[in-house]
Amino acid sequence: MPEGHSIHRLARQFTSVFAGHRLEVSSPQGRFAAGAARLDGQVLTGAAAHGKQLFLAFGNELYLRIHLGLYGAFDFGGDSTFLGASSIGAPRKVGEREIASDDDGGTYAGPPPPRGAVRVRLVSGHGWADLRGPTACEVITDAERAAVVARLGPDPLQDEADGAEFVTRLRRKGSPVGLLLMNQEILAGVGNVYRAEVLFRQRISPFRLGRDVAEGEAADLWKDIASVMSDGVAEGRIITTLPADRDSGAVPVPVEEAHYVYKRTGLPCRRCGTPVAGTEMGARKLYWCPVCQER
DNA sequence: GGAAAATGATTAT
DNA sequence: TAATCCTTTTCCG
Repeated sequence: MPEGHSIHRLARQFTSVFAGHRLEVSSPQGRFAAGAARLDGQVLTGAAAHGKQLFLAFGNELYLRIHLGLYGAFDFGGDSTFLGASSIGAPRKVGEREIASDDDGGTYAGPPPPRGAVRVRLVSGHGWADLRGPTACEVITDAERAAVVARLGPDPLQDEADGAEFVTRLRRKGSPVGLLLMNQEILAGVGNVYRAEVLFRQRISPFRLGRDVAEGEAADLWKDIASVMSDGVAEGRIITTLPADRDSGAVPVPVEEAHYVYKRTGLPCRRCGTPVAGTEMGARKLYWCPVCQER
């Protein structure tokens, strides 16, 4: 997916282009027709992200809860007041950047005919948003929204100060850190790219047990996650390598230099040259350097 | 034109 | 651990 940084960008985008506007809500695909009818014609009052959960608030006190899952994505379009990216969600290639929106110079004449399986379409007087492939898309009450959030661990992009809570939750467990970072009850927002990259940056083996991570190490881990994910929010893509570890000083980071270990099985570690190892953990691909992350 | 893969998560066995 | 859900794009023949 789209890891937490993408969802926070979506919340920001929805707030800036739709908040305060009355929306037409529909489900061109049909699978969300009943839910769309409950929101159609309401004003969008706000948008917020917690981890990978996106909540759109409407004037009738209902929320649209969206989880993009592994390949959900939003497409946007509209007039010149409708700024921001034209697509946020599942990337198609490693290191892919969001697509910048086209400047169609005020020729906006409404949304295009839906293409593919559009679960939800939101339309204001200035622009539109299409959602495809989400794992969750449902209308819920505020109490239900609160219940969803209550089940999640702290979100480093929301409350960077909640590090102590993360440290406690992580060190309570006897399972491998590589698994724990993917567990949204330990912290919310990290996915498969950030888990591999952050463990490399902190030189922690993904196989080390949560309870064997020292308190200081866990605190540093949290800080690094918050830092690198904030960069992701600012950049619109995941970049985890330090400039010193990248070959060229060219301003746009080449895709192949954006990561330390993610999807680099067999390639030399950028720090020590040892071939990057790959296996499966938690039914997802795991990458690490067996030397830099010995324990 | 078909399979595989993808930055997830839940449920069942 | 395995099966299942959701959709698009890429790669291979």
